[in-house]
Amino acid sequence: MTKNAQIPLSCELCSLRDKSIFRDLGDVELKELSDAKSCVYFKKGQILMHEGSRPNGVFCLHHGKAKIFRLGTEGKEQIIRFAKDGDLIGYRSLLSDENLSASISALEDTHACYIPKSALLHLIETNPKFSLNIMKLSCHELGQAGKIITNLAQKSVRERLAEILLLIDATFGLDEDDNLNVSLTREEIANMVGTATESVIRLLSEFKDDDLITVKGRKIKINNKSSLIKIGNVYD
Amino acid sequence: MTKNAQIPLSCELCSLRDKSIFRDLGDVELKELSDAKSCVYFKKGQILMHEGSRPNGVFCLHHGKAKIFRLGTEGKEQIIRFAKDGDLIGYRSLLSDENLSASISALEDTHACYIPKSALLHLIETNPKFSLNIMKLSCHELGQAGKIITNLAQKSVRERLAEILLLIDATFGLDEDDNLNVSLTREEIANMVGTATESVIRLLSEFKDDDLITVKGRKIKINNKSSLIKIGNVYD
DNA sequence: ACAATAACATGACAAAAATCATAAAAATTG
DNA sequence: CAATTTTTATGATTTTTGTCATGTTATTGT
Repeated sequence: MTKNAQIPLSCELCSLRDKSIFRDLGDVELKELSDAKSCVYFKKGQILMHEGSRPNGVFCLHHGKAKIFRLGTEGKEQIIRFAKDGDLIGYRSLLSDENLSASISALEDTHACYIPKSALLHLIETNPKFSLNIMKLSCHELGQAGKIITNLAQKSVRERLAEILLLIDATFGLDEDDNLNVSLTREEIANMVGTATESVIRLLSEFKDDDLITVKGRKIKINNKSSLIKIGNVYD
Repeated sequence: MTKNAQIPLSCELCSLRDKSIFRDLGDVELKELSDAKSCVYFKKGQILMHEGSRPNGVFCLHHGKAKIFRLGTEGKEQIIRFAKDGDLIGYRSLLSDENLSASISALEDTHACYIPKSALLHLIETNPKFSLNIMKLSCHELGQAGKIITNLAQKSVRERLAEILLLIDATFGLDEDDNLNVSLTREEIANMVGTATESVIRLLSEFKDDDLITVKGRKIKINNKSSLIKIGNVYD
Protein backbone atom coordinates (compact mmCIF):
# COMPACT_ATOMS: atom_id res chain seq x y z
CA MET A 1 0.00 0.00 0.00
CA THR A 2 1.18 3.46 -0.87
CA LYS A 3 1.23 6.07 1.86
CA ASN A 4 -0.23 9.52 1.35
CA ALA A 5 -1.13 9.03 -2.28
CA GLN A 6 -3.79 11.60 -3.14
CA ILE A 7 -6.69 12.41 -0.81
CA PRO A 8 -4.88 14.76 1.53
CA LEU A 9 -8.35 15.30 2.92
CA SER A 10 -8.79 15.80 6.60
CA CYS A 11 -11.59 13.94 8.37
CA GLU A 12 -13.12 17.32 9.21
CA LEU A 13 -13.69 17.97 5.52
CA CYS A 14 -14.56 14.43 4.46
CA SER A 15 -17.80 14.37 2.52
CA LEU A 16 -18.51 10.78 3.55
CA ARG A 17 -18.37 11.52 7.24
CA ASP A 18 -22.08 12.00 7.78
CA LYS A 19 -22.79 8.54 6.46
CA SER A 20 -19.88 6.86 8.19
CA ILE A 21 -19.38 5.46 11.65
CA PHE A 22 -17.63 8.72 12.54
CA ARG A 23 -20.75 10.79 12.07
CA ASP A 24 -21.11 11.70 15.74
CA LEU A 25 -17.59 12.82 16.57
CA GLY A 26 -16.89 16.24 18.05
CA ASP A 27 -14.44 18.75 16.58
CA VAL A 28 -11.59 17.78 18.87
CA GLU A 29 -12.11 14.09 18.23
CA LEU A 30 -12.20 14.68 14.50
CA LYS A 31 -8.93 16.56 14.67
CA GLU A 32 -7.33 13.76 16.65
CA LEU A 33 -8.65 11.18 14.22
CA SER A 34 -7.41 13.18 11.29
CA ASP A 35 -3.95 13.41 12.82
CA ALA A 36 -3.82 9.74 13.66
CA LYS A 37 -4.98 8.36 10.35
CA SER A 38 -3.01 7.89 7.17
CA CYS A 39 -4.17 7.88 3.58
CA VAL A 40 -3.44 4.74 1.62
CA TYR A 41 -4.00 3.62 -1.92
CA PHE A 42 -4.53 0.14 -3.32
CA LYS A 43 -4.60 -0.92 -6.90
CA LYS A 44 -7.33 -3.26 -8.09
CA GLY A 45 -6.68 -6.76 -6.84
CA GLN A 46 -4.40 -5.76 -3.97
CA ILE A 47 -4.95 -7.21 -0.54
CA LEU A 48 -5.83 -4.71 2.19
CA MET A 49 -5.78 -7.27 4.97
CA HIS A 50 -4.95 -10.93 5.12
CA GLU A 51 -7.03 -13.68 6.77
CA GLY A 52 -5.30 -15.01 9.87
CA SER A 53 -3.19 -11.93 10.48
CA ARG A 54 -3.46 -9.45 13.36
CA PRO A 55 -3.80 -5.97 11.93
CA ASN A 56 -3.07 -3.01 14.11
CA GLY A 57 -5.80 -0.81 12.75
CA VAL A 58 -8.83 -0.57 10.51
CA PHE A 59 -9.67 0.91 7.13
CA CYS A 60 -12.35 3.36 6.22
CA LEU A 61 -12.92 3.30 2.47
CA HIS A 62 -12.78 6.73 0.94
CA HIS A 63 -13.20 5.98 -2.71
CA GLY A 64 -13.31 2.46 -4.03
CA LYS A 65 -14.77 -0.98 -3.53
CA ALA A 66 -13.61 -4.06 -1.70
CA LYS A 67 -14.61 -7.64 -1.10
CA ILE A 68 -14.35 -9.40 2.25
CA PHE A 69 -13.79 -13.11 1.81
CA ARG A 70 -12.70 -16.30 3.52
CA LEU A 71 -10.84 -19.20 2.01
CA GLY A 72 -12.71 -22.51 2.25
CA THR A 73 -11.24 -25.96 2.57
CA GLU A 74 -10.26 -26.37 -1.09
CA GLY A 75 -8.84 -22.85 -1.24
CA LYS A 76 -12.00 -21.48 -2.79
CA GLU A 77 -12.97 -17.92 -1.94
CA GLN A 78 -16.25 -17.30 -0.16
CA ILE A 79 -17.20 -13.65 -0.36
CA ILE A 80 -18.88 -12.69 2.90
CA ARG A 81 -19.74 -9.13 1.99
CA PHE A 82 -18.75 -6.10 -0.05
CA ALA A 83 -17.56 -2.73 1.18
CA LYS A 84 -18.14 0.64 -0.43
CA ASP A 85 -17.24 4.28 0.22
CA GLY A 86 -17.52 5.21 3.87
CA ASP A 87 -17.52 1.60 5.12
CA LEU A 88 -15.37 0.57 8.04
CA ILE A 89 -13.52 -2.71 7.55
CA GLY A 90 -11.31 -4.83 9.71
CA TYR A 91 -12.87 -3.75 12.97
CA ARG A 92 -14.30 -7.15 13.80
CA SER A 93 -11.09 -8.98 14.64
CA LEU A 94 -9.68 -5.91 16.30
CA LEU A 95 -12.60 -5.68 18.72
CA SER A 96 -12.97 -9.41 19.35
CA ASP A 97 -9.21 -9.67 19.81
CA GLU A 98 -8.92 -12.51 17.32
CA ASN A 99 -7.01 -13.16 14.15
CA LEU A 100 -8.65 -11.77 11.04
CA SER A 101 -11.39 -14.17 10.01
CA ALA A 102 -11.38 -12.94 6.41
CA SER A 103 -9.24 -11.23 3.83
CA ILE A 104 -10.05 -7.96 2.16
CA SER A 105 -9.09 -7.09 -1.38
CA ALA A 106 -9.74 -4.12 -3.64
CA LEU A 107 -12.28 -4.65 -6.41
CA GLU A 108 -11.00 -1.51 -8.10
CA ASP A 109 -8.36 1.13 -7.43
CA THR A 110 -9.21 2.29 -3.95
CA HIS A 111 -8.35 5.14 -1.64
CA ALA A 112 -8.76 4.42 2.02
CA CYS A 113 -7.86 5.80 5.40
CA TYR A 114 -5.93 3.63 7.80
CA ILE A 115 -6.90 4.26 11.40
CA PRO A 116 -4.58 2.86 14.06
CA LYS A 117 -6.05 0.59 16.69
CA SER A 118 -5.13 3.03 19.43
CA ALA A 119 -7.13 5.84 17.84
CA LEU A 120 -10.18 3.63 17.38
CA LEU A 121 -10.03 2.25 20.91
CA HIS A 122 -9.58 5.73 22.29
CA LEU A 123 -12.78 6.81 20.61
CA ILE A 124 -14.61 3.78 21.90
CA GLU A 125 -13.42 4.40 25.44
CA THR A 126 -14.20 8.06 25.53
CA ASN A 127 -17.22 8.51 23.28
CA PRO A 128 -20.25 6.41 24.34
CA LYS A 129 -22.19 7.45 21.26
CA PHE A 130 -19.43 6.26 18.95
CA SER A 131 -19.21 3.12 20.99
CA LEU A 132 -22.91 2.54 20.54
CA ASN A 133 -22.61 3.15 16.82
CA ILE A 134 -19.96 0.46 16.59
CA MET A 135 -22.22 -1.94 18.45
CA LYS A 136 -25.07 -1.02 16.16
CA LEU A 137 -22.88 -1.76 13.17
CA SER A 138 -21.63 -5.13 14.34
CA CYS A 139 -25.09 -6.16 15.53
CA HIS A 140 -26.61 -5.14 12.22
CA GLU A 141 -24.03 -7.16 10.33
CA LEU A 142 -24.76 -10.07 12.61
CA GLY A 143 -28.40 -9.92 11.59
CA GLN A 144 -27.43 -9.80 7.94
CA ALA A 145 -25.19 -12.81 8.44
CA GLY A 146 -28.11 -14.77 9.87
CA LYS A 147 -30.11 -14.00 6.78
CA ILE A 148 -27.28 -15.10 4.51
CA ILE A 149 -26.94 -18.34 6.47
CA THR A 150 -30.64 -19.07 6.02
CA ASN A 151 -30.49 -18.29 2.31
CA LEU A 152 -27.48 -20.52 1.74
CA ALA A 153 -29.10 -23.35 3.65
CA GLN A 154 -32.53 -23.15 2.09
CA LYS A 155 -32.59 -21.33 -1.22
CA SER A 156 -31.66 -22.72 -4.63
CA VAL A 157 -28.73 -21.36 -6.60
CA ARG A 158 -31.19 -19.60 -8.91
CA GLU A 159 -32.89 -17.85 -5.99
CA ARG A 160 -29.59 -16.87 -4.46
CA LEU A 161 -28.23 -15.45 -7.70
CA ALA A 162 -31.32 -13.30 -8.17
CA GLU A 163 -30.95 -12.05 -4.62
CA ILE A 164 -27.25 -11.31 -5.03
CA LEU A 165 -27.92 -9.23 -8.14
CA LEU A 166 -30.36 -7.18 -6.09
CA LEU A 167 -27.83 -6.94 -3.27
CA ILE A 168 -25.18 -5.63 -5.65
CA ASP A 169 -27.68 -3.07 -6.88
CA ALA A 170 -28.48 -2.01 -3.32
CA THR A 171 -24.81 -1.85 -2.34
CA PHE A 172 -23.13 -0.17 -5.29
CA GLY A 173 -25.99 1.37 -7.22
CA LEU A 174 -25.89 2.05 -10.95
CA ASP A 175 -23.38 3.68 -13.28
CA GLU A 176 -24.18 6.30 -15.93
CA ASP A 177 -25.62 3.61 -18.23
CA ASP A 178 -27.75 2.05 -15.48
CA ASN A 179 -25.49 -0.96 -15.18
CA LEU A 180 -24.67 -2.40 -11.79
CA ASN A 181 -21.85 -0.14 -10.66
CA VAL A 182 -19.19 -2.76 -10.00
CA SER A 183 -17.12 -5.02 -12.19
CA LEU A 184 -17.21 -8.59 -10.96
CA THR A 185 -16.07 -11.73 -12.74
CA ARG A 186 -18.51 -14.61 -13.01
CA GLU A 187 -16.26 -16.41 -10.59
CA GLU A 188 -16.61 -13.64 -8.02
CA ILE A 189 -20.36 -13.69 -8.37
CA ALA A 190 -20.23 -17.46 -7.89
CA ASN A 191 -18.07 -16.98 -4.80
CA MET A 192 -20.71 -14.71 -3.37
CA VAL A 193 -23.67 -16.93 -4.32
CA GLY A 194 -21.88 -20.02 -3.10
CA THR A 195 -21.93 -22.09 -6.26
CA ALA A 196 -19.81 -23.10 -9.26
CA THR A 197 -18.75 -20.51 -11.80
CA GLU A 198 -20.43 -22.47 -14.59
CA SER A 199 -23.73 -22.39 -12.76
CA VAL A 200 -23.60 -18.60 -12.55
CA ILE A 201 -22.74 -18.36 -16.25
CA ARG A 202 -25.66 -20.59 -17.18
CA LEU A 203 -28.15 -18.85 -14.92
CA LEU A 204 -27.10 -15.37 -16.07
CA SER A 205 -27.74 -16.56 -19.63
CA GLU A 206 -31.17 -17.75 -18.59
CA PHE A 207 -31.96 -14.45 -16.89
CA LYS A 208 -30.76 -12.71 -20.06
CA ASP A 209 -32.95 -14.94 -22.26
CA ASP A 210 -35.90 -14.04 -20.03
CA ASP A 211 -35.05 -10.33 -20.41
CA LEU A 212 -34.61 -9.93 -16.67
CA ILE A 213 -31.14 -8.55 -17.22
CA THR A 214 -28.94 -7.26 -20.01
CA VAL A 215 -25.38 -8.50 -20.06
CA LYS A 216 -22.45 -7.01 -21.93
CA GLY A 217 -19.25 -8.53 -20.64
CA ARG A 218 -19.05 -7.67 -16.97
CA LYS A 219 -21.62 -4.96 -17.30
CA ILE A 220 -24.96 -6.16 -16.02
CA LYS A 221 -28.16 -4.17 -16.17
CA ILE A 222 -31.27 -5.16 -14.26
CA ASN A 223 -34.30 -4.75 -16.52
CA ASN A 224 -36.95 -6.22 -14.29
CA LYS A 225 -36.33 -5.81 -10.61
CA SER A 226 -39.73 -7.07 -9.47
CA SER A 227 -39.26 -10.35 -11.33
CA LEU A 228 -35.86 -10.80 -9.71
CA ILE A 229 -37.46 -10.15 -6.35
CA LYS A 230 -39.99 -12.87 -7.07
CA ILE A 231 -37.42 -15.33 -8.35
CA GLY A 232 -35.20 -14.67 -5.35
CA ASN A 233 -38.04 -14.71 -2.84
CA VAL A 234 -36.70 -11.50 -1.41
CA TYR A 235 -38.99 -10.13 1.28
CA ASP A 236 -37.47 -7.04 2.70
CA MET B 1 -43.22 -17.33 30.69
CA THR B 2 -43.69 -17.72 34.40
CA LYS B 3 -42.37 -14.97 36.63
CA ASN B 4 -40.23 -15.74 39.64
CA ALA B 5 -40.44 -19.48 39.34
CA GLN B 6 -37.50 -20.93 41.26
CA ILE B 7 -34.01 -19.40 41.08
CA PRO B 8 -34.50 -16.59 43.55
CA LEU B 9 -30.79 -16.12 43.07
CA SER B 10 -29.34 -12.67 43.02
CA CYS B 11 -26.79 -11.79 40.37
CA GLU B 12 -24.27 -11.24 43.14
CA LEU B 13 -24.47 -14.91 44.06
CA CYS B 14 -24.86 -16.31 40.54
CA SER B 15 -22.33 -19.04 39.90
CA LEU B 16 -22.37 -18.39 36.17
CA ARG B 17 -21.40 -14.76 36.52
CA ASP B 18 -17.67 -15.22 36.03
CA LYS B 19 -18.23 -16.82 32.65
CA SER B 20 -20.99 -14.46 31.56
CA ILE B 21 -20.95 -11.04 29.94
CA PHE B 22 -21.52 -9.59 33.40
CA ARG B 23 -18.17 -10.78 34.69
CA ASP B 24 -16.70 -7.30 35.08
CA LEU B 25 -19.48 -5.51 36.93
CA GLY B 26 -18.86 -3.76 40.22
CA ASP B 27 -20.84 -4.41 43.40
CA VAL B 28 -23.18 -1.49 42.92
CA GLU B 29 -23.84 -2.40 39.31
CA LEU B 30 -24.51 -6.00 40.26
CA LYS B 31 -27.02 -4.90 42.86
CA GLU B 32 -28.77 -2.68 40.32
CA LEU B 33 -28.83 -5.47 37.77
CA SER B 34 -30.16 -7.89 40.34
CA ASP B 35 -32.95 -5.49 41.25
CA ALA B 36 -33.84 -4.80 37.64
CA LYS B 37 -33.94 -8.37 36.37
CA SER B 38 -36.68 -10.92 36.78
CA CYS B 39 -36.49 -14.69 36.85
CA VAL B 40 -38.48 -16.51 34.22
CA TYR B 41 -39.13 -20.12 33.39
CA PHE B 42 -39.89 -21.77 30.07
CA LYS B 43 -41.01 -25.27 29.42
CA LYS B 44 -39.38 -27.25 26.63
CA GLY B 45 -40.59 -26.02 23.28
CA GLN B 46 -41.74 -22.62 24.49
CA ILE B 47 -40.78 -19.51 22.57
CA LEU B 48 -38.64 -17.01 24.46
CA MET B 49 -38.68 -14.43 21.71
CA HIS B 50 -40.38 -14.23 18.36
CA GLU B 51 -38.75 -13.30 15.03
CA GLY B 52 -39.96 -9.92 13.83
CA SER B 53 -40.95 -8.64 17.26
CA ARG B 54 -39.34 -5.83 19.27
CA PRO B 55 -38.44 -7.14 22.70
CA ASN B 56 -37.81 -4.72 25.50
CA GLY B 57 -35.01 -6.65 27.09
CA VAL B 58 -32.68 -9.60 26.81
CA PHE B 59 -32.33 -13.02 28.41
CA CYS B 60 -29.41 -14.50 30.22
CA LEU B 61 -29.82 -18.27 30.43
CA HIS B 62 -29.43 -19.56 33.95
CA HIS B 63 -30.13 -23.23 33.51
CA GLY B 64 -31.28 -24.70 30.23
CA LYS B 65 -30.71 -24.72 26.52
CA ALA B 66 -32.16 -22.78 23.62
CA LYS B 67 -32.01 -22.62 19.87
CA ILE B 68 -31.90 -19.40 17.87
CA PHE B 69 -33.51 -19.85 14.47
CA ARG B 70 -34.95 -18.05 11.48
CA LEU B 71 -37.82 -19.15 9.31
CA GLY B 72 -36.89 -19.56 5.65
CA THR B 73 -39.08 -19.02 2.63
CA GLU B 74 -40.99 -22.29 2.89
CA GLY B 75 -41.43 -21.90 6.63
CA LYS B 76 -38.49 -24.18 7.36
CA GLU B 77 -36.44 -23.46 10.46
CA GLN B 78 -32.81 -22.58 10.06
CA ILE B 79 -30.99 -22.85 13.36
CA ILE B 80 -28.38 -20.11 13.52
CA ARG B 81 -26.87 -21.07 16.85
CA PHE B 82 -27.48 -22.63 20.24
CA ALA B 83 -27.41 -20.99 23.64
CA LYS B 84 -26.35 -22.54 26.92
CA ASP B 85 -26.08 -21.54 30.58
CA GLY B 86 -24.68 -18.05 31.00
CA ASP B 87 -25.32 -17.01 27.39
CA LEU B 88 -26.89 -13.67 26.59
CA ILE B 89 -29.59 -13.79 23.93
CA GLY B 90 -31.70 -11.21 22.19
CA TYR B 91 -29.14 -8.44 22.51
CA ARG B 92 -28.50 -8.17 18.78
CA SER B 93 -31.79 -6.59 17.72
CA LEU B 94 -31.87 -4.47 20.84
CA LEU B 95 -28.50 -2.90 20.08
CA SER B 96 -29.00 -2.56 16.33
CA ASP B 97 -32.44 -1.15 16.94
CA GLU B 98 -34.08 -3.59 14.54
CA ASN B 99 -36.82 -6.16 14.74
CA LEU B 100 -35.69 -9.53 16.02
CA SER B 101 -34.02 -11.35 13.15
CA ALA B 102 -34.58 -14.76 14.71
CA SER B 103 -36.77 -16.61 17.17
CA ILE B 104 -35.54 -18.28 20.32
CA SER B 105 -37.09 -21.42 21.77
CA ALA B 106 -36.26 -23.62 24.72
CA LEU B 107 -34.70 -27.00 23.89
CA GLU B 108 -35.49 -28.15 27.42
CA ASP B 109 -37.09 -26.68 30.54
CA THR B 110 -35.13 -23.52 31.06
CA HIS B 111 -34.62 -20.95 33.78
CA ALA B 112 -33.52 -17.56 32.57
CA CYS B 113 -33.15 -14.00 33.75
CA TYR B 114 -34.94 -11.27 31.88
CA ILE B 115 -32.98 -8.04 31.84
CA PRO B 116 -34.85 -4.91 30.78
CA LYS B 117 -33.45 -2.86 27.94
CA SER B 118 -32.98 0.12 30.22
CA ALA B 119 -30.74 -1.83 32.61
CA LEU B 120 -28.61 -3.15 29.78
CA LEU B 121 -28.25 0.23 28.11
CA HIS B 122 -27.41 1.83 31.43
CA LEU B 123 -24.55 -0.61 31.87
CA ILE B 124 -23.33 0.04 28.35
CA GLU B 125 -23.39 3.78 28.85
CA THR B 126 -21.68 3.81 32.20
CA ASN B 127 -19.29 0.87 32.12
CA PRO B 128 -16.77 0.98 29.27
CA LYS B 129 -15.44 -2.44 30.11
CA PHE B 130 -18.90 -3.98 29.90
CA SER B 131 -19.43 -2.10 26.70
CA LEU B 132 -16.26 -3.54 25.28
CA ASN B 133 -17.29 -7.02 26.36
CA ILE B 134 -20.53 -6.65 24.45
CA MET B 135 -18.59 -5.55 21.38
CA LYS B 136 -16.27 -8.46 21.81
CA LEU B 137 -19.23 -10.81 21.96
CA SER B 138 -20.99 -9.49 18.88
CA CYS B 139 -17.76 -9.31 16.93
CA HIS B 140 -16.88 -12.85 17.91
CA GLU B 141 -20.29 -14.08 16.79
CA LEU B 142 -19.81 -12.20 13.55
CA GLY B 143 -16.63 -14.13 12.92
CA GLN B 144 -18.40 -17.39 13.69
CA ALA B 145 -21.16 -16.44 11.27
CA GLY B 146 -18.61 -15.92 8.52
CA LYS B 147 -17.29 -19.39 9.12
CA ILE B 148 -20.78 -20.87 9.00
CA ILE B 149 -21.46 -19.04 5.74
CA THR B 150 -18.32 -20.48 4.19
CA ASN B 151 -19.15 -23.97 5.39
CA LEU B 152 -22.69 -23.84 4.03
CA ALA B 153 -21.46 -22.54 0.70
CA GLN B 154 -18.58 -24.94 0.23
CA LYS B 155 -18.85 -28.07 2.34
CA SER B 156 -20.90 -31.17 1.61
CA VAL B 157 -23.77 -32.25 3.85
CA ARG B 158 -21.57 -35.03 5.19
CA GLU B 159 -18.82 -32.60 6.16
CA ARG B 160 -21.26 -30.21 7.73
CA LEU B 161 -22.95 -32.92 9.78
CA ALA B 162 -19.60 -34.08 11.15
CA GLU B 163 -18.76 -30.51 12.07
CA ILE B 164 -22.13 -29.90 13.72
CA LEU B 165 -21.72 -32.99 15.90
CA LEU B 166 -18.41 -31.56 17.07
CA LEU B 167 -20.01 -28.17 17.59
CA ILE B 168 -22.72 -29.70 19.76
CA ASP B 169 -20.01 -31.43 21.75
CA ALA B 170 -18.13 -28.16 22.21
CA THR B 171 -21.27 -26.26 23.14
CA PHE B 172 -23.13 -28.58 25.48
CA GLY B 173 -20.52 -31.14 26.48
CA LEU B 174 -21.36 -34.67 27.58
CA ASP B 175 -23.85 -36.18 29.99
CA GLU B 176 -23.05 -38.82 32.63
CA ASP B 177 -22.98 -41.54 29.94
CA ASP B 178 -20.73 -39.52 27.63
CA ASN B 179 -23.55 -38.78 25.22
CA LEU B 180 -23.86 -35.34 23.68
CA ASN B 181 -25.63 -33.42 26.40
CA VAL B 182 -28.63 -32.19 24.44
CA SER B 183 -31.71 -33.85 23.01
CA LEU B 184 -32.26 -32.86 19.40
CA THR B 185 -34.57 -34.42 16.86
CA ARG B 186 -33.09 -35.44 13.53
CA GLU B 187 -35.08 -32.60 12.05
CA GLU B 188 -33.41 -30.10 14.36
CA ILE B 189 -29.99 -31.40 13.44
CA ALA B 190 -31.00 -31.07 9.79
CA ASN B 191 -32.14 -27.51 10.44
CA MET B 192 -28.72 -26.73 11.84
CA VAL B 193 -26.79 -28.51 9.09
CA GLY B 194 -28.97 -27.01 6.41
CA THR B 195 -30.23 -30.15 4.75
CA ALA B 196 -33.22 -32.54 4.59
CA THR B 197 -34.13 -34.61 7.63
CA GLU B 198 -33.73 -37.83 5.63
CA SER B 199 -30.18 -36.90 4.73
CA VAL B 200 -29.28 -36.51 8.39
CA ILE B 201 -30.90 -39.84 9.24
CA ARG B 202 -28.98 -41.60 6.49
CA LEU B 203 -25.65 -40.00 7.32
CA LEU B 204 -26.01 -40.68 11.04
CA SER B 205 -26.60 -44.32 10.14
CA GLU B 206 -23.45 -44.28 8.04
CA PHE B 207 -21.44 -42.71 10.85
CA LYS B 208 -22.87 -45.36 13.16
CA ASP B 209 -21.95 -48.16 10.74
CA ASP B 210 -18.43 -46.77 10.65
CA ASP B 211 -18.35 -46.75 14.48
CA LEU B 212 -17.72 -43.02 14.55
CA ILE B 213 -20.74 -42.55 16.78
CA THR B 214 -23.14 -44.60 18.87
CA VAL B 215 -26.81 -43.77 18.54
CA LYS B 216 -29.62 -44.73 20.89
CA GLY B 217 -32.71 -42.70 20.03
CA ARG B 218 -31.76 -39.08 20.49
CA LYS B 219 -28.72 -39.96 22.54
CA ILE B 220 -25.61 -39.66 20.43
CA LYS B 221 -22.13 -40.57 21.60
CA ILE B 222 -19.01 -39.58 19.69
CA ASN B 223 -16.62 -42.53 19.59
CA ASN B 224 -13.98 -41.14 17.31
CA LYS B 225 -13.57 -37.42 17.44
CA SER B 226 -10.46 -37.27 15.28
CA SER B 227 -12.21 -39.08 12.43
CA LEU B 228 -15.10 -36.65 12.63
CA ILE B 229 -12.61 -33.79 12.52
CA LYS B 230 -11.14 -35.29 9.35
CA ILE B 231 -14.51 -35.94 7.75
CA GLY B 232 -15.68 -32.45 8.59
CA ASN B 233 -12.41 -30.76 7.59
CA VAL B 234 -12.48 -28.90 10.86
CA TYR B 235 -9.33 -26.86 11.33
CA ASP B 236 -9.63 -24.88 14.50
C1' DA C 1 -0.61 -4.15 -31.25
C1' DC C 2 0.14 -8.64 -30.05
C1' DA C 3 1.06 -12.43 -27.42
C1' DA C 4 -0.11 -14.54 -23.22
C1' DT C 5 -3.30 -15.29 -19.88
C1' DA C 6 -7.63 -15.26 -17.83
C1' DA C 7 -12.49 -15.32 -18.29
C1' DC C 8 -16.60 -16.86 -20.55
C1' DA C 9 -19.61 -20.17 -22.70
C1' DT C 10 -21.68 -24.62 -23.58
C1' DG C 11 -22.34 -29.59 -23.81
C1' DA C 12 -22.01 -34.08 -21.70
C1' DC C 13 -21.87 -36.45 -17.75
C1' DA C 14 -21.48 -37.60 -12.74
C1' DA C 15 -22.42 -36.83 -8.15
C1' DA C 16 -24.90 -35.02 -4.46
C1' DA C 17 -28.89 -34.18 -2.33
C1' DA C 18 -33.97 -33.56 -2.29
C1' DT C 19 -38.37 -35.56 -2.65
C1' DC C 20 -41.85 -39.00 -2.31
C1' DA C 21 -43.62 -43.15 -0.47
C1' DT C 22 -44.20 -46.36 3.05
C1' DA C 23 -43.48 -48.74 7.30
C1' DA C 24 -41.92 -49.18 11.91
C1' DA C 25 -40.70 -47.30 16.28
C1' DA C 26 -41.04 -43.71 19.89
C1' DA C 27 -42.92 -40.17 22.31
C1' DT C 28 -46.81 -37.74 24.01
C1' DT C 29 -51.20 -37.15 25.95
C1' DG C 30 -55.93 -37.75 27.39
C1' DC D 1 -52.03 -47.50 29.23
C1' DA D 2 -54.16 -47.16 24.98
C1' DA D 3 -54.56 -44.10 21.27
C1' DT D 4 -52.73 -40.65 18.58
C1' DT D 5 -49.21 -38.10 16.83
C1' DT D 6 -44.56 -37.43 15.93
C1' DT D 7 -40.27 -39.17 14.77
C1' DT D 8 -37.17 -42.41 12.70
C1' DA D 9 -35.89 -45.41 9.05
C1' DT D 10 -35.21 -46.98 4.34
C1' DG D 11 -35.96 -47.60 -0.68
C1' DA D 12 -36.88 -45.65 -5.17
C1' DT D 13 -36.72 -41.83 -7.97
C1' DT D 14 -36.09 -37.10 -9.56
C1' DT D 15 -33.95 -32.82 -9.39
C1' DT D 16 -30.33 -29.94 -8.71
C1' DT D 17 -25.85 -28.85 -8.92
C1' DG D 18 -21.02 -29.80 -9.71
C1' DT D 19 -17.30 -31.42 -12.68
C1' DC D 20 -14.79 -32.13 -16.77
C1' DA D 21 -13.75 -31.12 -21.46
C1' DT D 22 -13.36 -28.03 -25.16
C1' DG D 23 -13.60 -23.92 -27.81
C1' DT D 24 -14.23 -19.03 -27.93
C1' DT D 25 -13.81 -14.44 -26.42
C1' DA D 26 -11.92 -10.76 -23.46
C1' DT D 27 -8.26 -8.71 -20.74
C1' DT D 28 -3.84 -7.64 -19.55
C1' DG D 29 0.93 -6.70 -19.79
C1' DT D 30 4.94 -5.70 -22.65
